[in-house]
Amino acid sequence: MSIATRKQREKEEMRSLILDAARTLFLEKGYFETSIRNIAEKIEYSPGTIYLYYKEKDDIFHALHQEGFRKLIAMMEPLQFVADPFERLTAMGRIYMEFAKNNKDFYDLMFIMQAPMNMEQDDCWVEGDHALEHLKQVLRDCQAVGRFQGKDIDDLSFFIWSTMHGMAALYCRERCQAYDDKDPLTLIDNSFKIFTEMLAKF
Amino acid sequence: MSIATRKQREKEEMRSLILDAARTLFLEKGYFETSIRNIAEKIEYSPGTIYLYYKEKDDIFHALHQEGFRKLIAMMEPLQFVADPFERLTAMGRIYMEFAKNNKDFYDLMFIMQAPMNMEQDDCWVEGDHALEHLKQVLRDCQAVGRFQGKDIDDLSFFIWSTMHGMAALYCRERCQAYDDKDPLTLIDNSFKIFTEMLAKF
DNA sequence: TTGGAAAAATGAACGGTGTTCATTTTCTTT
DNA sequence: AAAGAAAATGAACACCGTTCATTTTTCCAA
Repeated sequence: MSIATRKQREKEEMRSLILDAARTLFLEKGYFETSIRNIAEKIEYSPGTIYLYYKEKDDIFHALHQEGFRKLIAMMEPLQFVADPFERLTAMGRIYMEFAKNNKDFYDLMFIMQAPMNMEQDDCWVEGDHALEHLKQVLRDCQAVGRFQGKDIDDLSFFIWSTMHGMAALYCRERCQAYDDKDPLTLIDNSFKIFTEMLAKF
Repeated sequence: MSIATRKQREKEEMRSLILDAARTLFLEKGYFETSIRNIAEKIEYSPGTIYLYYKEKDDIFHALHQEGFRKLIAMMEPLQFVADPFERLTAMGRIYMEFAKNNKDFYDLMFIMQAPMNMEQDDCWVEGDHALEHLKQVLRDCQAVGRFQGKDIDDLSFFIWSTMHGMAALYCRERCQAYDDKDPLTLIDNSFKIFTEMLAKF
């Protein structure tokens, strides 16, 4: 085990340490309310040190962005065991909503926040593209068994994604309080039920 | 015309002056990228002066928030001349999307941004509530002519709002680039067409 | 074991932010 | 014209992301 290897490992560990602290703080106080100095203090290093491991604050955002997508994709794993394409589609929606409900802040970070994402490399969106491709494939499978005939896959997937995202986004940004007496989560559940009913009839 | 009256008017004019500058800058560079100092410079006053007319930056946000809703509600006016309830519903959706497309930043401010909204008074959301009530009434009218039977109005309105908001939000926050070759605006149009088709069959 | 080079960490400094408030300027009234 | 009230000022405070000259630690060859 060479020194170089250890150095490598330590560098990786330090990146983890920073990311862990950042994640905790972001999920606690929000992205913009968390400063580099806050993160530095949490790990008991000076602010400057952070910049030896992440080029800028956006880089940390980026890392958590990827992490969120990996998490979401992992949750989608069991879908491969759902034989019926349409059932797979609805299950997918349920998982998506579950993710949004249980990981509000990750969801926010992934789909709502103004993506700073220095577009120098396009690896920002590979995970997102992967997830979207997943949806499109399920829709193609649905078409193969006679559903959604004649619909363009891009248009259809955008429509479905929009509906799911709309619920999640209104939830994340507290717009459900427009229905003051109703519980947001049941509102979402009922709304989702209407959606699947509608898709089934379509 | 008493002095007090003029004073009153001048105070109102100053608030307008600040709001106009703020609106221009917000729509130009975004809310967070616009500082009080920027606004002050634009109207050729010192930063401190702003605080004599608005308690804090969020207050200016709030004022524009209301302005946006008044704008949206004004655009909905012509709906009263659409006799058929379902046609009125789809027209409403078209207007909503048109508003979002043409007033990206207002839309963002009204529906996406983390609403700071010091909840001390609840007058923050009266315009929003008004707009939502509008949608609910159209849905009740639809039910009166036999559509959407047995569906809860809250659930239904939330579902429909979610879909519209989803498209608008993905558009505003540049998530349409997931469909790299497609034009976001046509993607929205096609998606909206699918939605109305589906609602019609429902 | 030690000396010097390389790597890592530091924290002061820069130019920005929202907000406050003692002070100055302007306007109004007597 | 003088006094009092209202309006405007801008320096100051405590924060922000980021940089970089300096210090500390680690490494390896002599």
